[in-house]
Amino acid sequence: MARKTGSHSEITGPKIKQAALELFARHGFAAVTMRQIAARVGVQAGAIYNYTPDKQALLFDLLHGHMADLLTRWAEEHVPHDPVAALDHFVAFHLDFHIRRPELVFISYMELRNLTEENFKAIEEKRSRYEKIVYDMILKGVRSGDFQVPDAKITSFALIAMLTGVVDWFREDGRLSSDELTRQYCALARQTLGVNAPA
Amino acid sequence: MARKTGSHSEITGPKIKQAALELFARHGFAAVTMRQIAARVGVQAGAIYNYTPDKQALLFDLLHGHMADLLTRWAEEHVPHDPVAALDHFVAFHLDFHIRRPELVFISYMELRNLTEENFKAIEEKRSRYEKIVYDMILKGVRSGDFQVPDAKITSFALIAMLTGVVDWFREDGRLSSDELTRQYCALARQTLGVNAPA
DNA sequence: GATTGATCTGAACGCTGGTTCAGTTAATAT
DNA sequence: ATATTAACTGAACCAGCGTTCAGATCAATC
Repeated sequence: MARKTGSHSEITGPKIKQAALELFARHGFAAVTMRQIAARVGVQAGAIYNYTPDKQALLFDLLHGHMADLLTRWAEEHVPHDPVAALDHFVAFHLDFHIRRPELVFISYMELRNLTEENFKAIEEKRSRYEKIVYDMILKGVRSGDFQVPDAKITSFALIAMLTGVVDWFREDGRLSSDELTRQYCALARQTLGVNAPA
Repeated sequence: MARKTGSHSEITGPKIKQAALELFARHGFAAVTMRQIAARVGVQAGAIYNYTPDKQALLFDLLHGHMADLLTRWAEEHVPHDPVAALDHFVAFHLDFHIRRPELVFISYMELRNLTEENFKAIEEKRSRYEKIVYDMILKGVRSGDFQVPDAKITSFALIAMLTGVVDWFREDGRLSSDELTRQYCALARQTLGVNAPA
């Protein structure tokens, strides 16, 4: 038996990516086999190689697409000039973006070490760009006197860790709506950055 | 050739654990082979099975020992009654403990999914105990009016994520001493928990 | 209705994985 | 000296890995 009916190339490609994403997130890149991915798509392992040169590329495409997506979307945002409003805007954006893609966030952190050195650098470069955005935002608020932090660099790491850590526990159907979540974290982020802190 | 000279059982055991820890942290549990671990110890793969029933147990012992150590050490701490002082104490403890064990912290987060269900539950139980400690600490400060947070549960997660995230970038030989790090994060944690925040 | 080309199967390739185990070695006990 | 035993080797087992590829199948084209 070969393929059942119809031309599937425009279906199978995305299905493979999706299956790889889910399996990588659940079991880890190294623990997932091409046959598992194929089985989930309903295809033989060999067929995957019509869509990707190898397993490594499958991982890289997911991570690279994720980071590219993140940067593109942020670039499309209209960020307020006021530092505090900009912070709120960033918190809302970051939470919304990450909450919608828990698996991608997960493997973007976990599977970096399974990348080729070359591929790793490409991801790292994009990650640094994003971190710099946060750092600059904080620096601006510090200079304007709106924020009060012990150290802008450390605070940028702390803020990102705090926000991204949400995907570890947040569930869309939990006790908290994503709107409430955003509100809570905006307040928390303001406190962390020392908005309205005593001079 | 068999073993070279002397009795090595009390040396080889710990060496295997250490080698496994380093390799798991660097390459991930699934990507590390028993032969790699053995090579690092200077022994053949088969010899490892004198010290562990299988690869899974090697991982579990590392994670379980880590969590047990964490809880034991905290139990030995003398925590001040004042909520703000207790927070400082906790921040210092948590940072110190985690900074000294970056590999264990790393694999404790990354390799949970490579545990048997049974083994996973054992770790999860200990993790919850630790999270509850933090939650209770925050709750106490909120009730006394020393802390001001949007939500105690969320804040406990945020605080832990913020602190534990430090191991991702902190290096003993970096621009920051661990003392300074602690000071900075005590200040940051106070802000996050709304110490001295306007009512 | 024959041809073509994209899509997929099924089987194979060479290799490596965790694990086992009979046998070897050297320290210890007799 | 001899026997015993803990510690380890070296080779093997077999299941499973990523990857390849000749051939089968079907949609689209002429």
